[in-house]
Amino acid sequence: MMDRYLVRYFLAVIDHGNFSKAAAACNVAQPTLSVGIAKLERGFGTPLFRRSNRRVELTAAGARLAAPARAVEASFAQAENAVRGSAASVPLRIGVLSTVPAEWVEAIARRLNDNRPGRLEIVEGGERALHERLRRARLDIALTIIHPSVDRLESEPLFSEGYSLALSADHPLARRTTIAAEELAENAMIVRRQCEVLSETSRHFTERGVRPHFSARTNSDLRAIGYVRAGLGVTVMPDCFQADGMTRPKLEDFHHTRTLGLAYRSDLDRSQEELARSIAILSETIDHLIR
Amino acid sequence: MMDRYLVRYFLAVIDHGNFSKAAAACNVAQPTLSVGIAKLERGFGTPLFRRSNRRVELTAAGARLAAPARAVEASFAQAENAVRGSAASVPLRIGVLSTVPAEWVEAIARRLNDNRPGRLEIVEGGERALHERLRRARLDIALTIIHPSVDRLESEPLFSEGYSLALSADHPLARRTTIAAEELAENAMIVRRQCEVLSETSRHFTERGVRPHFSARTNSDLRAIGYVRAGLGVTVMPDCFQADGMTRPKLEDFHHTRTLGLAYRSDLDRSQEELARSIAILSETIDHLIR
DNA sequence: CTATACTATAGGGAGCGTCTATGATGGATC
DNA sequence: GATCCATCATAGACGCTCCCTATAGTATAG
Repeated sequence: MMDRYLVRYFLAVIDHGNFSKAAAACNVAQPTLSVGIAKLERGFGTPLFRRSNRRVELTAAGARLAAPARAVEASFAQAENAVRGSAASVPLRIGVLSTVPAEWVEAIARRLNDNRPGRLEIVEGGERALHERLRRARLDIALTIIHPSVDRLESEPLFSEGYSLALSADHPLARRTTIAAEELAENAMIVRRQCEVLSETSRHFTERGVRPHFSARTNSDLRAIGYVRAGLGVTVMPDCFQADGMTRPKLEDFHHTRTLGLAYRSDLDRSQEELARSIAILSETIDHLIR
Repeated sequence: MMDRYLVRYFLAVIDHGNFSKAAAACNVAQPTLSVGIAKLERGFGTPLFRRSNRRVELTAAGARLAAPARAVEASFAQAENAVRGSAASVPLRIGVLSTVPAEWVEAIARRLNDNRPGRLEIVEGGERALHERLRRARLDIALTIIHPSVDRLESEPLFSEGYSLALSADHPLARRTTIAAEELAENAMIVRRQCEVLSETSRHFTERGVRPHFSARTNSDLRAIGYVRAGLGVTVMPDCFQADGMTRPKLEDFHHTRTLGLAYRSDLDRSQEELARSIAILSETIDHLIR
């Protein structure tokens, strides 16, 4: 019946010159695309490509189909744009957990801007604030901590990580992989006030008889990192924070973890499809960042 | 993803003004179409139709989609025509069994001509001749007798029928539903030379001691019917022949049947899709004729 | 208030699009 | 000329989703 996906396969083969690359471009396996083209050819009763082992070239019938096939794809694109029309002015609102590295947020913003039409709004906030905004439909997607409890939101976990110490690179214990709380008794500490495990951290130290004094309290991870590198003190942060001049040894017996992922409403008035694409972009970006 | 079938559903709703008729036009059940439109609306994140119980009307977004959607369908049609281009000059060759009523052939020819682009060739012939032509790829489809044996051809049975007598409406036995061979001893008979069960018929009579004389021999069913109505004699024909001035009582204990259907090659160089459409048209036409 | 016409929802079944694994083919290389 | 590499085709299994029937919900008409 010459369905849309077949048109895409066909155009991909033309554009990439062979089946394998075309398949990759369509996000399908090579045999899938092979079958797809065969189906088109069966449908039309005539070959569309002349296959040689070196390259694939259009037959006469294929050449006649090429331009109209592009017209098909173009008309689809036009139709999809037409209906968005008004909706395009509604910005996509992304919430990002405050305790996500600034570079990550930057990368996310760049990728979304480049690969998606329409305006973008980024909101930072703590876990609870983001959750609340989502619940009230003030956000479309949030990159935040995902809990097993399903609290009425869709969610897609992306990765889990622990928390570890942040030490200046010239700290005496900087090269150690694991450090016990007791060894840090003499160190000043920097308080990241927005930290999700702040109370757990403080309990961890007090339970081991360590009562450090606090050299700084800040809401900004960037500043906290600055303080650490300046030798002002040590702190505990999610593993994903990395910077030159700073090492990240484990804090012994501190096993808290967080799972970051995307949370979103499924009952949105916004386009499901746009949402899905944005989610895909986000998740791909993060995948790329954590490796 | 806004697939092609969804575009068709959408346009059908616009054209028919309600979901139920649109579904019928698309050959799907109403819930199917309902879900399809819902899927489009979910995909776009906005309603396309305003439903009232009396009619459905386009929303603003739906109205924006309407024209581009038609463009999509048009571009598909154009693409499909483009690739046929050369193939369109090859006529579709239909074989029709000689013992199929002339009105049927006429109806078939008309339907195919109206609903299908390209030239048409109709060949009449006996069962064996048609089969031979099919085998040699001199025919695309044949409306003929289908046997359970699968002799390398695809086939689609359409209906089975028996054979019965054909009597002039003013024949003394015309109102009877069943007549025994013996009762026809004094009648003249018309020989339809092309009849598939000619030898079985003649044996049926001779075995019962009836040796009628033959008032006419013809290859034309139309003429045979004319002779019957003129009172020249009686004959045996497939049940499907019906005409004013002629009745069709059963011949007692004559239980032969034939199954008419479509036979075709599956390994054709011709377009599978065109073939499938032609077969669908044919089978629909016959369905309509036999009721 | 019943009857009618229409759309939405639920749940099961089947077709087909997709996958992985494997085969087949032909050009390049030593 | 044997081997390797790149390419497309085929086979069989899996799983998604399109489609169905049955049913509910809702508004208009008589």
